[in-house]
Amino acid sequence: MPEGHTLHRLARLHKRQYAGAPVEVSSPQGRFAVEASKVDGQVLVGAEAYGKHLFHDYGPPGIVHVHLGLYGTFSDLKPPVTEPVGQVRMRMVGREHWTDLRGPNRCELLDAAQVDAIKARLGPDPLRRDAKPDLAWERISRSKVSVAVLLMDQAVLAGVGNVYRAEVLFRHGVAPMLPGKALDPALWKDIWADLVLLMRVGVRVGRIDTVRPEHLPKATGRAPRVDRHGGEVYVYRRTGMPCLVCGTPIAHKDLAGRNLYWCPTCQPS
DNA sequence: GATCTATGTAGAT
DNA sequence: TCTACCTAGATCG
Repeated sequence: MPEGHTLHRLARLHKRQYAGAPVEVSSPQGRFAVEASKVDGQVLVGAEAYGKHLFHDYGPPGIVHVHLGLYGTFSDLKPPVTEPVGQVRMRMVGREHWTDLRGPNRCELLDAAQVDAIKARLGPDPLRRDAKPDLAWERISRSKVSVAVLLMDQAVLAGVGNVYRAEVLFRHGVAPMLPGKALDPALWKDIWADLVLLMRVGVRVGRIDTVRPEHLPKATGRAPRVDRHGGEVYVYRRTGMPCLVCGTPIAHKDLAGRNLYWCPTCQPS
């Protein structure tokens, strides 16, 4: 369940639960076994997220880099530690907490230079204090590519995924297929500021909520929508359902292999 | 039990 | 633009 907010939330959680003490690291499944043995028993120095990438820093032995991909997950459990069930790529056991990582796209041990290289190819992350939104604008304002594709490009913006993309475009009335270069600079500033706001809420509550109070189904009388990703949203996975603002059926199409959702009335092209 | 789907990305074509 | 990959829960029959 991974957009940037999930990874930042995990970084915060892992720092709180494991940093400053030795961690038992293993790979019950075996695919990370050699690397796990190199950090097993080491003190976790820190954890941080950059976009959708998570880094566990063990000092000299190296940094564990995790990318969850589409369906990677970390559990969050307390002792007693139980036998692994299913495919557990990495298991971390601390004093008071333990976690199993399943289904990641990446789980590897890197050195500092390799971590820097990953960060260097990512655009600004709305959840990081050191983010420079102008770097994203430089790319967007010069591009013929649609804003919908640009927002998902991790080299342009880091951490935004399919849900935040659809929702932020809706909140600003932007047609998904608008070319980046046609986007108004002031509107871009608003979109960035909104991403910072929305994604911080996401880190805090652990789900993606984007609907303003006056548009919540409670207030409008429109049918509530419960999705397994758990958040309250305007358009994501609401194909054919009435727009929470104007009632128009939400549209859907496949764009570059990903599901795109928008309201044709609120986001006119 | 088989099939489908997903908040993602990299590499081949 | 396509395909492969990693996994589990939902849905289908």
